[in-house]
Amino acid sequence: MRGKRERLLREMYAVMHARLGPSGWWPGETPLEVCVGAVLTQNTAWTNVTKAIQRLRDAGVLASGQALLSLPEAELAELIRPAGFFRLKAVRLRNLLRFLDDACGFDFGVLAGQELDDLRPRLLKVSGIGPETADSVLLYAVGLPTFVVDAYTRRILHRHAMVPDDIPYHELRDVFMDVLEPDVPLYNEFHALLVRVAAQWCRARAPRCADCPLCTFLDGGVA
DNA sequence: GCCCAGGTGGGTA
DNA sequence: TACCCACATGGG
Repeated sequence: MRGKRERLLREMYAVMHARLGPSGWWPGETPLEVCVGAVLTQNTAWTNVTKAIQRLRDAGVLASGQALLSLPEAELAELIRPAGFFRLKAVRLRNLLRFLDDACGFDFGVLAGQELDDLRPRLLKVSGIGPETADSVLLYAVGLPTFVVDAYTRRILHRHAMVPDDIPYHELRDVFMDVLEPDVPLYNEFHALLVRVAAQWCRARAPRCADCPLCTFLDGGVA
């Protein structure tokens, strides 16, 4: 069973990679930007997040964690308004920034030297940082091998009857991590490919994934 | 106009 | 535990 699932996941990866090519994906210019994006994208379309990040960049506050943290909460909220839930996200982002300041003074290399199983629970204790945001920070900003699960991951696997729709986050994460070796570039690229497939074919309002490489491979055509 | 988007935490029974 | 709800903007 484990071997079967491992083979299927690796084949899905190969199919997506063959069709789409490498993503070279990194959702931010710097680790700090990755952290900002991870909070801002909570239940929000990425296009709105990019507007908010650009406003932060234009304001010069993305230059350093300290610069961002020194910004009053109300001003931060106003800058990130296009991302939606802006008052809430201002609080959550500042919670994350304070954690990073305390934990490493925004030196992400320090965090990279820590154990995933030690750092992840500490991150999850930060108010407003749930499992997806934590894993995004850990994989994409810190570079530790944790698999990022998001709505796209769930939708794609559910559409192909690989998991139930309401599978809990940690179980879906285990689907990948139980069979794939801890490998940051692999986890990075796998998630990036799933996002690209979801964005192009597996939209919520497009249940029929004609021409989707995964549907073609998994279901022999349209799902 | 209406529905949806890469979550999370708090409240109620 | 198991729901239900608030949080908000912008694009299709």
